[in-house]
Amino acid sequence: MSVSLIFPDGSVRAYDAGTTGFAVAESISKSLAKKAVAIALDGELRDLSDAVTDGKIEIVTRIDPRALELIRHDAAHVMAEAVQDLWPGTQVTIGPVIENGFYYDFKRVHPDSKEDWPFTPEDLPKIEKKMKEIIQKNAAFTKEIWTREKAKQVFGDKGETYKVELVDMIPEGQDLKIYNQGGWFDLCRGPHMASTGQIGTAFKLMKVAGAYWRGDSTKPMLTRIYGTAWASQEELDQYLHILAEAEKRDHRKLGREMDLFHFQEEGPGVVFWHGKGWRMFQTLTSYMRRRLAGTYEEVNAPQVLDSSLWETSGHWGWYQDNMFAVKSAYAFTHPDDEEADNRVFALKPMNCPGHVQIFKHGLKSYRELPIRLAEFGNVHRYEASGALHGLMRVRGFTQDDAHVFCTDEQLAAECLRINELILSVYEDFGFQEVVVKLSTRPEKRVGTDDLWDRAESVMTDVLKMIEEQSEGRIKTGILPGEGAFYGPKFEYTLKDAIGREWQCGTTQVDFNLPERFGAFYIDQNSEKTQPVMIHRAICGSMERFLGILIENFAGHMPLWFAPTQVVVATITSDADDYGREVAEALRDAGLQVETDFRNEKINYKVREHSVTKVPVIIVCGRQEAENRSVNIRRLGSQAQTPMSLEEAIASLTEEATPPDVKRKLGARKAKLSA
RNA sequence: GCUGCUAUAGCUCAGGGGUAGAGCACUCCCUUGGUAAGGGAGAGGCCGAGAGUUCAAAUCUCUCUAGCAGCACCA
Repeated sequence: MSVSLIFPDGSVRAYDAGTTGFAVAESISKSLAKKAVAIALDGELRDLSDAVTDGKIEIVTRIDPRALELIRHDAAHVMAEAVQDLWPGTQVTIGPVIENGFYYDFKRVHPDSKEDWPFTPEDLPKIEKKMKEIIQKNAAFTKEIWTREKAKQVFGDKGETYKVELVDMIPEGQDLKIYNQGGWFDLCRGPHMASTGQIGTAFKLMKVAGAYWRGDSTKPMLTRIYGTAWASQEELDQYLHILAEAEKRDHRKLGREMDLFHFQEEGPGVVFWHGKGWRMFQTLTSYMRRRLAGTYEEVNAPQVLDSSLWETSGHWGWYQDNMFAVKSAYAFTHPDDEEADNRVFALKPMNCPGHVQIFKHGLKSYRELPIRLAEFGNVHRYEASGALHGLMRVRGFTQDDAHVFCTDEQLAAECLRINELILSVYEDFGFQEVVVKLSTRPEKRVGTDDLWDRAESVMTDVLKMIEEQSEGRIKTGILPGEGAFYGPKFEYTLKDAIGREWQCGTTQVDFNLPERFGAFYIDQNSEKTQPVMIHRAICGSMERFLGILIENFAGHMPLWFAPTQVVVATITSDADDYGREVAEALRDAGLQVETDFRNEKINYKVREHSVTKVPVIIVCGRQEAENRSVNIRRLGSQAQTPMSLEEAIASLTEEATPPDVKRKLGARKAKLSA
């Protein structure tokens, strides 16, 4: 019996059955065998000690990008060994590879008190040191296959109850692999490199955090230690540098520096928008309004409604934990006064019930459909305190919400129309990489299977069309079982300037609300018919979208979006009159302009306005005043560009024109010249 | 909500059982200076809230609140 292997260069060689990957590498060259950390059989990573099988083989060395996963995984094992070496009795649980690194979850119990003893950041250097010792020893990774009984016995005897639980979770028929590294062993799917020394030294333990056993909040809390690991020190350094960069563009920090908004203790999760921040908010709202004009009808539904309405909508039942309820203050302070108005009202957590009320008001004909109601709806949700995060996760926020009431037949066209709008909006903000995912029926749901079948089939078709229309630019996917209980949905995820992904837009079909509220229209046959209701949001939350924009641009907003577009700064007071004239002219042209005539040096002024991220500083001195010019300095550049005042006005107003307006102007021009 | 950490001036932070500190920002004065911090003076804090220990608490202990990281949840 022999095994036939195809090498990357196309050559084919035969080996005896049972030959290991390492032996194959050795047969090519001693030095390759020395560098090898794993093999890939038909693209799948395997241990060097595994016997090869027919197919394509690649010898994976440490510099292969695929080796990174192994380096990280091996590092996780070494970390677990280090921890158990330092604190015997600590239980190890799971330790997978994640983006940029790895983690391992531990259960440490204090030897004296027998109580939970979570790790602290001070423990990390000790663990790192021990890891380096283990790596230095360069023990080989060896693999054994155990029976379930043996594994449970051995881990049980060691007091590793979590590992025993893991053994039980491995499906029957799947090999139970134990990897040993110089005496320390762990249950693991593998593969691993040949020895611990191949991990190298480009790793760092980053932080500790609590994490639930198996991600379940009803299960015990473990301590998770996060680490990062790379093939080389340079890559590690670069990664740490990127982390520092991300910290610099944190919207909470920039919000303070740019004087956009603040939070304070009395209002957890609600935003105090300052002048400049609110200007940005308004710019976004105005932009969205222009995009809706002609298609949607903007409405406004009440903030506070009797709980009975929320009972009808179902929110009072399934969403209660996330809702704020209010009573009159008198009813609160006089609980014994029977005369008091004790009605309970809820702050709306969603806009849909309000829009259904508006739809229901007055008989609707099929001729009127689709009816598209939009609202910049201010909603409140009682979010878990630990979930709050700057503008990204708040308790009071504004959704750019809309609900489309249409017929079954109109559903696909409406979804496509919404898709077009969403993608176009994202593109205007420079987000090119968008992923659209279809979430299908969850286990707990309302509506008949027939209804779901129809909706999912329509949406699957739409998803295909979205992908085709984008010519490959938009990636799509399906999340089985992730749909809302009331209907399937599309989720739009965009990628920002430093590669982070954000879920913003959503299109959701709703079988539930029209039914619950008894919404209907009169069809061609004069019959009452239930409309299909579509929820959709583009930004999702205006607050969050602004947070994303701030981080995406690192505070350096495009001119059309900057709250203060230009600062006119004078060098000496001689130029103040001319500076005033320049500022006035720019304001007349529609720009947001501030002036800085303070008795300060130009260096100081430039620094201050650079720190607050003003995109354009116009410097006026005696020279400019004399020849009626301006000197422009752009944020992020040291260059000085002199030009005439008229030129400056023309170029800045052009640049400050929002992209959608520019598009329309361009289209009109093209039409006129045609 | 859970685990861990944190809370001192508008901001960034030092200090620490015995009357509260720095830099920047702020106010005033001097300076009119050509592209990222000119000089001087002044003002500003019940050291997150409440309770306890103590002759004495910003400092030690507990409770609460808020924030940070992660988990869970999610726009």
